[in-house]
Amino acid sequence: MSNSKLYRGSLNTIILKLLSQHDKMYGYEITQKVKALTKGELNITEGALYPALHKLEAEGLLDVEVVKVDNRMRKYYKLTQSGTKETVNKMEALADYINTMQALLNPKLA
Amino acid sequence: MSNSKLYRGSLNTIILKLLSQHDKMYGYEITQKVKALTKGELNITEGALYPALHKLEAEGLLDVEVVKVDNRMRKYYKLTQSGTKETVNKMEALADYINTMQALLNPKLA
DNA sequence: TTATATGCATAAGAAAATTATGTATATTTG
DNA sequence: CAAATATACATAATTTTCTTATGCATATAA
Repeated sequence: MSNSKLYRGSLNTIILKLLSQHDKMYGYEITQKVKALTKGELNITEGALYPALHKLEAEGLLDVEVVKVDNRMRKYYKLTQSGTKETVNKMEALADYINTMQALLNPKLA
Repeated sequence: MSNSKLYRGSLNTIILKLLSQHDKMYGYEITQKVKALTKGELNITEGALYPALHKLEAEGLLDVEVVKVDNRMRKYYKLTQSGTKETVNKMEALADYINTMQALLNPKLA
């Protein structure tokens, strides 16, 4: 994913937010989009991504639609209603995380 | 630690930065300082903290000094030279993380 | 005197990632 | 044309990091 361990725990947030911006995406597309947006800094590995997508689906946050394109399979994921709600929660949690880390590491500003 | 999974991977960064600000600290002190600075949002559990401290020591980033105060043991930790270097790296990694997450989640600003 | 606070430690288990494979088709390159 | 790369999914074994539970010991507050 990255040489920095800070990204551990961020994958679901990233997936959900991307899907809130793009209506539907498939796994490989997500890896490429993340790589492009982060200029190569973040590379989502398949071993992390696919289990995460399956779990989000099992939790009812994502819906799947299987499509065949150029004779190759694609599984398009999109947010469910509760997936949309959870995305809002995750974004709030991220804002809180950043604030908290700043309070912790720059106590002068507190 | 927190209800949010985003903190996974942040513990070493927090420990090192606190030690860069306080010269020396002992484990229990770290848990209380973090709780105070984050107004209760972040509670470092002992099961996470002590193994982390031991590992940082084994890696040569921390030195230990055992002291008895009021008949109770305290293990004071302080940064070694390479611990100080690693703290700089961790802080850069945190700044990168925040920038990258913002690029990822607010692509309009990119 | 009993609960809470201080102070350390470790073990069992869960969660989330890495690394390594595996399968299959399409396209680019030498 | 053959070989490498890109596209596209998946899972298993292992590692890392955390939670939860437990244990020991002393001091202080209720």
